[in-house]
Amino acid sequence: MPKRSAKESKPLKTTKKLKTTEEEDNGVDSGIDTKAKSDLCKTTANETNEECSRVSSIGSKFNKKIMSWNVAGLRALLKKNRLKDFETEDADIVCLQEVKCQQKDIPEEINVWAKYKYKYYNLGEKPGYSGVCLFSKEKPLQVKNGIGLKEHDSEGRVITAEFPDFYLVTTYVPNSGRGLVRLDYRQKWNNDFDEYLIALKAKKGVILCGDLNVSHKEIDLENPKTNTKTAGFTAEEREDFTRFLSKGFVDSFRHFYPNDKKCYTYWSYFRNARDRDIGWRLDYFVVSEQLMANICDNQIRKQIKGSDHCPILLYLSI
Amino acid sequence: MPKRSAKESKPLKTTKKLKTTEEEDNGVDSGIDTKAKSDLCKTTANETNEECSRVSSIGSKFNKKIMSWNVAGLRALLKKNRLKDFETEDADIVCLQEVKCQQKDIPEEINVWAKYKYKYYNLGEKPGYSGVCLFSKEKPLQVKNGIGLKEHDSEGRVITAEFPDFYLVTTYVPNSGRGLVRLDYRQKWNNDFDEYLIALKAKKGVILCGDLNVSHKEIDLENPKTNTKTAGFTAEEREDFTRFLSKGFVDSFRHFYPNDKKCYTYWSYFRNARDRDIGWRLDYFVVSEQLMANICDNQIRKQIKGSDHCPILLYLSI
DNA sequence: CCTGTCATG
DNA sequence: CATGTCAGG
Repeated sequence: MPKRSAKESKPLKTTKKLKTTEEEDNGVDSGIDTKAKSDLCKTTANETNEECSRVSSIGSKFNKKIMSWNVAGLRALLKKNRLKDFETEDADIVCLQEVKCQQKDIPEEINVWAKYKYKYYNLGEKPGYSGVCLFSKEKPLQVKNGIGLKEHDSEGRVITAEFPDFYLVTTYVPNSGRGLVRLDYRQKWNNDFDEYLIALKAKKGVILCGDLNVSHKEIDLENPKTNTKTAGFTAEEREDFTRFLSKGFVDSFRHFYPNDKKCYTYWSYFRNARDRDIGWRLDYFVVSEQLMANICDNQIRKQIKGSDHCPILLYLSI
Repeated sequence: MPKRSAKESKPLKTTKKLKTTEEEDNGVDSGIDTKAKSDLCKTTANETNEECSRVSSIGSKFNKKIMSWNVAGLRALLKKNRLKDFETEDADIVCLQEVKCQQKDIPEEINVWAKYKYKYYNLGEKPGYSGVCLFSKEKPLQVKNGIGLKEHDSEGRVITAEFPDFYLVTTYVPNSGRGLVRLDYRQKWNNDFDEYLIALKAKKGVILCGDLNVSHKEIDLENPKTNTKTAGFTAEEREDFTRFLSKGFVDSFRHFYPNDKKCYTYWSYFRNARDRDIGWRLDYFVVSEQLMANICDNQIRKQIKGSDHCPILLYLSI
């Protein structure tokens, strides 16, 4: 399997001042020409009622499906009648980020949801902020919230579920904020979280999924030139991610689709960014190298609405 | 003209504990039997496209119309396309309470509204809280915000406009709050505001309009028995109002309709109170005695939606 | 823009 | 229940 390259195009120096709101970014038309259709995101299988037809590198068809979705408020999602999208996908494991509620606020439809017998939550302390959960048909061997560091474990950002053949870690990585007010903390998080994942990988294959709040390369967002000082595309965040991958992890989407453009998973609510497809790829399935042989595909469900992020899917043969 | 009686039925002592939310009150069915139709509120003239046909006590037809409406958020009202109601009524003067915005937030439709050339605002300091305004076709001789006491003049509650034949005072009286947390302040307000109005009346006839945040008698709300400890129907607020009227002011609505029931101007948003007509009369035109000979009618526009209060109208011959 | 929170009524 | 506010993204 191909090794990930740590080489990347450095962001251009720009004299533009630091942006304080997203409004300035997402409305700007990209200067990039529309490329050949064959290079565009082709991973929206369910739009055509097609399921994953790829096989893993060892030739086997998928037998397990994991879904990850930053829902930007679980209650709002359900009010918009979006539970049906989960039913359609019928993933074996569902990981949600930014559920933005406390245990008592989890909608009853979720509590009584029979498809996923095993439900786990890490909802954090601050009401209406962050929060992740993991739903599984199969019972995990073990489930743990956080990464074992008090400094990072109060905001409901990580759940680790151990399965027979892999660890599944779902996360909502701290946003560096407007004016990058939280970039320092984000880099501390990056260091500590990397260590946690590397230690895990020493024991068993690791699948990391969720909103990593970084677009890795210029190809991963619509307006790379104007966003080098915007949270999610700073040199610091990108380099941290490159360094992490170099420790033995694979951005599974780029592994399968190295040159596909406009494969976004997030669009700002501002200025109709989604309709115009002015987006970012912020959501990932990152897989430890030892497990890549078992991965069949990674798909992006651009057509599923209800949040400013769309769901992503991992197909495994395991 | 008839003198207002200061006699009133004292609220019954009850062992019920203090209510902390309105929810407990407005859903409870009233024990009062439905009375003969002739006793019900008949002042919704515009429902049948009827204008005021009454004449003043000196026999003249109206030639001036004043509207008062607690709009519970001016921006929200306009979003609901309610500007047309003002056009239909075509009052000479419009007084609004609880506009809940600052000058910069006043919708442009209001700023460019040609019907009312003269527009005055007292919007207070706290964003999104309280705030009153007064629109007039005719230019007032003089306009003043507040009552001249620092303690009471920071919340945007009073505008006084002097016209040739009367002072028009519009107000949003402080709510005593859940658990009556602000009843003490309310009583201080009542005292100081009364003094202000009495001094004004010594100079010229006075019309006071707006949300007085009190239902005077049992007839003025649906559930008098269960609301004696609720803001707006405490013995304190009712007695203060009785005392004020005894100083030479007339509740003009009750003057014309002494026995009409269900003449409400406010319905809680809770529990469909408005559909079930579980309401309160909180909005008034109070007129100084010397001016009552010029008053033709006072009508309540129960059918006009868009706020938890409805508009009220005063017809004058002056 | 859109989610949550909170205060106020 | 429905206005506003504010933080967060």
